[in-house]
Amino acid sequence: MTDAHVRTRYAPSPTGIPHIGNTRTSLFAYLLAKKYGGEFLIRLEDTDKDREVEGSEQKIYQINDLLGITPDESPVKGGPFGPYVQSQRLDLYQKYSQLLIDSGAAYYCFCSEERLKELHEKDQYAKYDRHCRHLSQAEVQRQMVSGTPYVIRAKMPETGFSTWHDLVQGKLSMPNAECDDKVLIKRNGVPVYHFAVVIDDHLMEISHVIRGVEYIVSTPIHLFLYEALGWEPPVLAHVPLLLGPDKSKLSKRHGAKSVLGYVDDGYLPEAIDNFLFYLGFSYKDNSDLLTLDQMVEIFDEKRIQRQNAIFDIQRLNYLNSQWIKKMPIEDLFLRLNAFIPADWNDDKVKQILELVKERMFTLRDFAPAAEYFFTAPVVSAQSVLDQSGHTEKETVVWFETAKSIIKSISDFTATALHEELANAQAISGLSPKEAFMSLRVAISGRSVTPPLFDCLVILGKEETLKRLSSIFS
RNA sequence: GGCCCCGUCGUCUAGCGGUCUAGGACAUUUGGUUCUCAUCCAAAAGAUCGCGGGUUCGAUUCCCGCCGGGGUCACCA
Repeated sequence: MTDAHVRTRYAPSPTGIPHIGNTRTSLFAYLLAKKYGGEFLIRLEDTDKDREVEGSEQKIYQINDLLGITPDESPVKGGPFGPYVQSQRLDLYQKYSQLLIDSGAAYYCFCSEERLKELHEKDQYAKYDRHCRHLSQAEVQRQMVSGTPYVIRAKMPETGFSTWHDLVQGKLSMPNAECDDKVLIKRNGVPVYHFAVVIDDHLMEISHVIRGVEYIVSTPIHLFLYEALGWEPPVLAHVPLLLGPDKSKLSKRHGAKSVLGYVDDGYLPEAIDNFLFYLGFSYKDNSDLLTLDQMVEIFDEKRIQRQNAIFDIQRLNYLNSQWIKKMPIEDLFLRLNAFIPADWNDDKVKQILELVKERMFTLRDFAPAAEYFFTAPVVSAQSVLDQSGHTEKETVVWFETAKSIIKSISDFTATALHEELANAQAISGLSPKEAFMSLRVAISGRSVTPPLFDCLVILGKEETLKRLSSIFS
């Protein structure tokens, strides 16, 4: 590694909503660039038009924006190394593939798809048999003029090893013989991933390539291409995968969602950032709430874990609940918008939020916990009696006492209510639990709510009395 | 199957030859805060450091083998 300017990239293909593992890799790439004061960019790898999924490009940007891992250069933002979309750079790939042909590092292959298919039928692990690698100049010429469709393949070394120092994996080595003479340019003239990345990473002056471990095996071909083109390869960093609880590669089968899905479920982008960060990196006890800037400061590419990490939703829940508790009410209120009915009064929501936020794991937990403040619950007399533990007659007496205190109290605050009602409870013959739980159920219809007196204040004197009166009528 | 990577509590991890009868956090369990739940605080339980060999006076830490898990073998990325 030189101390040249650091530039990293996230190069997704628009074939669906990005997998959360890819998002994590993108976070690491961002962190690395920012740590060294460099640039982070997004490049769209859309060379396979058949697999393209409508709308996924927007989702890619949306996720990164949400998480704050915003690119300095991208297809939408542009930049000095554009275009940032591979399908708009086709002439470039054409030019370099010609260079490779001329120098003998690549060759034309006229093999039919049927022949290739046959090869694979004989052996599912078969590599290309390099049939066209040694075609004579004349034969190539003959095929060309007769218009046989062709692809361009890399002329990989047949012996030796490709060895490199990986930033996270350490020293890595792969036998060249393991590598196929990979197709560089497809029959339709469009480059394949392996070719396009190399060209673009070099042209865009990417200094560090951060990608998933699934690309380790294709690194030799990339290295070969760099060498053939006379280019200095970037520093490579292969980061581990995200696994499901059963240790197989994380997928929808495990209930895993994209970042967008988690945001829909009420997770805060801040918590998702932290969660992703700690999955594969350690700092203190892995439970500090960190901002993106703090992560940039702490991040150290040499300390990225080498083992795959299991996606544990409980950790996300913890981080999310902590962020919710920490966040100022005004901020939290803004995030809550998509999760509550439009007709709920803002000020009331904020008041309730103050009480409920320490009981929330996600933003979705708010509405169910706040709903009875806005809509009077249907409460049966029996459910109240179950809590009071006394006869209906005795319970009615207690309720009348409570109502008259509430009605006459001038200072309608939680502390005053607490004091007055506790005094009354003491001489009521009901235990504190019986007295207050029966009131709780009467006003909320449930046995679990924030502290009773706080709830009464939010409900208001009038509404409280109304609800208490409706029970034994 | 070939090749490559990985292997410390259920999970995220600390550990870089003796400080480890292995530390922290999440989750779990139990207490405490005289209304529930939650928060908060405290405590408990939880890992023969995948297994077997070496090297060493001494291995969680170094080497080898095995086992287990993962990745990859497309005109996908």
